[in-house]
Amino acid sequence: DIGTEMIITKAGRRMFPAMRVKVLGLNPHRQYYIAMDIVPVENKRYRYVYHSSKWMVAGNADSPVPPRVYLHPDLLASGDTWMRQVISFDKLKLTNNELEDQGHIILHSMHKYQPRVHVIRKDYSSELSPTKPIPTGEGVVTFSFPETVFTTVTAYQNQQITRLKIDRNPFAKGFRDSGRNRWDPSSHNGPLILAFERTGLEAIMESCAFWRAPVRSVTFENFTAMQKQPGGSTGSSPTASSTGTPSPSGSTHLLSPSC
Amino acid sequence: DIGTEMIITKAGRRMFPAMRVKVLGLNPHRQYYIAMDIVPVENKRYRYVYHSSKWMVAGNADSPVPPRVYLHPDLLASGDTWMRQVISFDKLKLTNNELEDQGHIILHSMHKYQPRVHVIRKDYSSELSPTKPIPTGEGVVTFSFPETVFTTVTAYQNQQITRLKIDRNPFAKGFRDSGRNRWDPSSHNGPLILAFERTGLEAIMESCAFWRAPVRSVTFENFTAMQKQPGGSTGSSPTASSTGTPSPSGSTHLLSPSC
DNA sequence: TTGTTCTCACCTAGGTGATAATCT
DNA sequence: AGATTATCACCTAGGTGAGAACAA
Repeated sequence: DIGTEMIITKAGRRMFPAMRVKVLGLNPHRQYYIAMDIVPVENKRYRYVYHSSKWMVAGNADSPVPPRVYLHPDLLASGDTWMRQVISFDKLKLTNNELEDQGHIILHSMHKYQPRVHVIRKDYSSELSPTKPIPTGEGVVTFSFPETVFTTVTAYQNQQITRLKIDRNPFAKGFRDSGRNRWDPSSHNGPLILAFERTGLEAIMESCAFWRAPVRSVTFENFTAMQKQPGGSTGSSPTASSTGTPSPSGSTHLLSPSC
Repeated sequence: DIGTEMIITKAGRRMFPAMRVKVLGLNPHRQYYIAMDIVPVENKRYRYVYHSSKWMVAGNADSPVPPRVYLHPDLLASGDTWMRQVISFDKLKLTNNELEDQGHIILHSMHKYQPRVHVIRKDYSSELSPTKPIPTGEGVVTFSFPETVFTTVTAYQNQQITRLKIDRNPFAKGFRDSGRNRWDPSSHNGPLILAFERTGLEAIMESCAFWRAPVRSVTFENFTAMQKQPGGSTGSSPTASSTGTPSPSGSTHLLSPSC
């Protein structure tokens, strides 16, 4: 599976499901920012072929838009504060309007994107701003979960995606078939797990332990695969990159191929 | 007039009208917090005498509750950022529940209170917390506008207050007499003016100039007096206190008796 | 009697996909 | 033909005072 679809509009549209993460390994007494950005994957434009239910390449990507960073609204908080909570990015909005000025993330429609979460220790946040790139350095760690890749659309292409969104998003309740298609919110997936400051295999192992047992991994892949194996929790291989270890722009250094 | 009434509930109730301020005289490049607290005025408990439409003393104040501080949700921002905007405290909630743990401000019913706004330069914010008192020092200035004193109630006592709240608060539109009692929101009052870091008569003069001409002063006094002189803008005498100049607790040093 | 709490209808504010109109 | 936009009914979420019920 190659991920779900996200609607983008002129005014800005939330992602559903939203990215939700839990962070491990922070220093409880230090201050951190947590930010999210969304980078292109594969330099292509796509179209959806209805009769084969597949996305096909339809040329090269449009010229890139000014990249934006979404700072988590809790802004600066202690490691202790961050680690106690599930950190949700549900207020983040996507737009296709390149002149948007409310800080929404600007994307091209019919392209594939990868959300990334950045944990930024305060002393490295010289000039954190929604329009500036994420700083690089020892105090910054970037996480990418490959299963959270999605395709941008202005109208859903795959009807299974539409049905899943309607069944799970509370704001779309008005479109549910009454009676059936009921979605039990108690079976919601848990947050993704990020491990900061123990950026070796050890940290990833701990992440895996966490998300295998009490916390199920929420991923967009699960989201789309859910109907095939309801209640099932598929594996997830987070990709972490300390920008202290240089890696090609847009890609990330793989620490652990699988758990 | 002795101010308006504010409802307090167990779950927490917003103030209406909310405190709205504009700050002058900050260093554009330094970082500041802006906070609000609410202190008792006169150490009495009151009851409302309906036939004379007056508040009468009904004994001494109840034992004080743990004081709380409301940090403006924008938290830390540059002087430049703060000065560009009208700073609204409309999310602040009042409660009479002493066990409340959502950070609402705890008050006694049937008492009189004075809201205060604090501008706190970052280097003096050693441990800013909703449950700790405002720090004191050179980098902290406190503003009190006497006309924003109010009385706490669990149900409105004065029917004129009730009518004004219904006419002006958008959330109470359902109780308006259709047709009449219409309130033109374009005639809303402007924010109160605070002047930081030029804490002499000069600063207050500038404040006055500001609020006399383009910006009308929003005060609770105006709010209650509005029906008598609709569109009128009465004077306002802000009281500023730099905690570097010690003054009796609960009261503030008067810089300018009138403009 | 007086003050408080609870529930309610009625709002504001804003997040959904469907649909029709429009654009390219 | 395919993609985008604007508008809409239908939701969630939560802020109002009224009024009944309750408490001291």
